[in-house]
Amino acid sequence: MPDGSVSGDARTRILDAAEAIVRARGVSGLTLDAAARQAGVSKGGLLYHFGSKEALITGLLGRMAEWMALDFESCVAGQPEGPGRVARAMLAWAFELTPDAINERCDRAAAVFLAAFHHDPALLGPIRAVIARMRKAVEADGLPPGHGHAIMAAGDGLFMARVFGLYAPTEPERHAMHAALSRLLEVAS
Amino acid sequence: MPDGSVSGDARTRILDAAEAIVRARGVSGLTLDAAARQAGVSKGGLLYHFGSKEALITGLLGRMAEWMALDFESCVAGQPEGPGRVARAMLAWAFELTPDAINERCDRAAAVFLAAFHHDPALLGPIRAVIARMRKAVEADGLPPGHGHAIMAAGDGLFMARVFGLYAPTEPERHAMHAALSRLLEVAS
DNA sequence: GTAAGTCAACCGTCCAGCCGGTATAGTCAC
DNA sequence: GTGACTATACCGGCTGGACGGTTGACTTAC
Repeated sequence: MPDGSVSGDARTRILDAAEAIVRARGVSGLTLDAAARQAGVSKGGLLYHFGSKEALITGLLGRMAEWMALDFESCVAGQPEGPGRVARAMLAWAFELTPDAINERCDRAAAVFLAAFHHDPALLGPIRAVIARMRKAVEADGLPPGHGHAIMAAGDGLFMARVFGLYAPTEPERHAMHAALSRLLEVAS
Repeated sequence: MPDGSVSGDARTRILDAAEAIVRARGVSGLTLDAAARQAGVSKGGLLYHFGSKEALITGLLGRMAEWMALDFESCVAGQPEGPGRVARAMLAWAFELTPDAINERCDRAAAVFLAAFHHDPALLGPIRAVIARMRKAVEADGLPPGHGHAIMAAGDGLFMARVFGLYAPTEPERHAMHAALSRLLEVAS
């Protein structure tokens, strides 16, 4: 009877553990030992599922990229059709969820992101692909050029501020930013 | 007659070397040995000037924060007075320099930034202080609330995209983003 | 019995920090 | 002005610990 305290199959548990460690102790805290221990597995057990640290991080990143793509797609689907649909989806993604939901998403993404970038920037490939698709979508959005990209960049900026703890806008401030950026949705150039 | 090949006092040379290493080989390439060698100093010599790796990174960050504050201040000074002056300075900072100048600044900042964050997020304090001052300035800018913050966030987003190599807007795209964000400067709400 | 999954001990490498040294320059006593 | 002493700047070998990865044995489940 293996384990007992923890749930799910070992693979998922290991990925979750790795993510949690990065969130709690930073990228440098992510060692195979630590991840194994937190997942309730020995180091050998971990290496059975992920043959190297790089494989572990690749696993983390693949899962993340998939989530991101789905999350964003469902955000677009939730917007009425018409010009600026994708841009509106981005605003909704960045501003219309509860603060807790946004922070949770940001922090998970940040952990995976930073771990991958630190180990080898090339590992970010899957995320880059997802982002490239978003940019394509926002370009074909029916808004004047640059408007969608500007909205997207503002969302990215908030993400970065959260990742590095640079600043944390208050709720009223976020609301005002949302309103300001919404002006860019008006088709009148 | 010590040294010969390299210029400047040892302290500055070491800081420059550390920065160059992070840019060339990433945060994990920054070791005391490597920094010392690149600066044309022995490890012992480096440790004479910076008593620990943390002290070295703190030095890097202090220098960076100072530059940033001065750079931004001079950008504000270059804008005509009136509402939106600080926001206009931010746009100028992010869009009106030559691409090479912007990339150079971004890459230097990114190197210091990532090194500090990786070693200990708390080290970012000085940068956070500079950014907090910018946010205060943009709030007292005479623009409707949120507009300045939105412009600032968009600039931050472009910075992040560059840091992590997520995407690289073409010059026409940047120009269009600039135009779009400039709409937020119009006082008519 | 055999294959999948797990374990613990071990190895080689790398790195931060330490420490005992060297060399040059300045200062003071006499 | 010369010898004793001190401060500043720098050197490079060493070490102890951490980390990624390997090995081989054990334990179920089928």
